[in-house]
Amino acid sequence: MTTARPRTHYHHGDLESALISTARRLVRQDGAEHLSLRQVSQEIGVSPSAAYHYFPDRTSLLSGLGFSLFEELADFQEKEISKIPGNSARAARERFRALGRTYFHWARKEPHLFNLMFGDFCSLEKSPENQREENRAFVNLTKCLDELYEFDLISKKMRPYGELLSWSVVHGATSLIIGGHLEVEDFETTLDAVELALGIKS
Amino acid sequence: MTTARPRTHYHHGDLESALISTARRLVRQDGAEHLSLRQVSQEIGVSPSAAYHYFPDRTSLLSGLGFSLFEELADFQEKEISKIPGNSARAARERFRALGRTYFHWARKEPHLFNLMFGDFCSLEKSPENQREENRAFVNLTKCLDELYEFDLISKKMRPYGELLSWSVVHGATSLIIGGHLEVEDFETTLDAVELALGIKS
DNA sequence: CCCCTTATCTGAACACTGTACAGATAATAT
DNA sequence: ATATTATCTGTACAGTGTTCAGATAAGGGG
Repeated sequence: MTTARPRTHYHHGDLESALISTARRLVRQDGAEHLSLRQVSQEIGVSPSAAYHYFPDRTSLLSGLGFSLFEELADFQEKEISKIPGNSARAARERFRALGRTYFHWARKEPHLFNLMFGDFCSLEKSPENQREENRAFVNLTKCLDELYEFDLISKKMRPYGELLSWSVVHGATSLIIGGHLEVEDFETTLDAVELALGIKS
Repeated sequence: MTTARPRTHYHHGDLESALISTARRLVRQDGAEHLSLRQVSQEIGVSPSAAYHYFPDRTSLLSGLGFSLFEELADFQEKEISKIPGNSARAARERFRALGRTYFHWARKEPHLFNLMFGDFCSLEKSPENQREENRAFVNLTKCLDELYEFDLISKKMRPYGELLSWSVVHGATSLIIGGHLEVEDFETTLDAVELALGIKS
C-alpha cells in the first residue's frame, strides 16, 4: 500500500482518511446538514457506494469526522496553552483564560465544524474513542483549575464548581454568540465574567 | 373560512397552522433533520406542493416552527414564575432559580425541539418576530436580576455580568447535559453554581 | 511463476427527498 | 351570474442514502 499511487488505480489506497478529510472540507463550507455522501465520493473520484466499506451510513461518517475534530480542538488548545510558560499565579491565570479564549476562537473560525461537534443535542451515539478525546479537553481544564487552586486564586468552597461553571459559561456564551442569540463586543468580557464568577482575585 | 370543514374539501382551511403543528409533532419525535415536507403534507392529507404557498422552502417551515417554540418557552417560563408570588428576597431568589430550572426542564423534556431552537449555530436567518420572542425571555431574566439587585443579593460590581453569566451557565450546562457531554446528577447543582457565581448570599 | 483467497471498489437499481410549474378547483368580490 | 383571486393538485426533474451482485486488484502460498 504505497503512499503515492497514481489516481488511475482501481484501488484508492487511503480512502477512509480521504473520506474524512473531504467531508471536513465540505462540512466546513456548507454545514453538516448539507453534506452529501455522493458529493464526497465524486470529489474523491470514487463510486457512491465505495464509502460503505468504511462507514455503515452517512451519520457514521459525520461522527467519524466529529471524533477527529475533538482531537483537533484538544490539540489546538494544548498548543496555545504551551505558549504560556511559567509557574506563577499570573501565568496560571493567563493559561486559564487562554483555554476559554481558544475554545471561542476555534468555534468562531469554524462554526460549521463546531456545530457538528456540539450542535446536535440528541441522537448522537458517543463512541468510546470520542469520549476519550473529550476527556482530554476536560483534563486540561481540570489541570488549569488545580493550578489556580494551588496559587490560592480559587476558594475551597468554589473549587468543586470550577469545571461545571467555567465550561458551561464558555460553551454557553460561545454557542449563543455564534448562534446569534447573544451579542458581546469582546469575548474577553466573558472571560472576565468567568474569573469574577470563580472569585479569582485580581 | 369555517373552522370545522369536512376533510373531503378541496381547500384545507387552515393549512399554515396545520403545517406548523404537524411539523412540531414530527420534529418532536424524530428531530429536525429527519423532517420531510412530503411526510408533513401526507399526514395532513394534502399534496406535497401545497406547503409552498405558505413557506418558500423546508427551512422556512422549520424556522416558522422555531418562532412558535420561542413563544412556547417564554410562555412556559412566565407561567412557572407566576406560581411564585411575594415581594421578599426569598421569593426573588426562588423565581430566579425557577427561571433556570424551567429552561432546563423544557429542554430535557423536548430535546429535539430545543435542538431546533438553539442547535444550529450558523446559517439561521433571525427574523424580527423571532428576535422579539427571544427578547421576551431575556427581559424576564433581566427583571429577575433587577429584583435580586434591589434586595441587595447581587453586588454592584457583579450586576452588569448578570444576564451574560446566568444565561450562559444555564444554557451551556443544559446543552452539554442534553448532548451527553457533561454529567450532573441534579440540575439544582448547576443552579447552586449560578448563585455562587453571582455571589448571591445564602 | 501461477492460483486462490480476500479486500476493495463499481454499476445499476430502489425508494425517497425538495422543489418547480402548469393547471384544476373553490372562495370571494362585483 | 360572472370574473378574479387564493388555494391546492399532478406531474416532473434532479438529487439523495442505501443495497447488492459482480468486477478488479492485492497479497500469500504452492
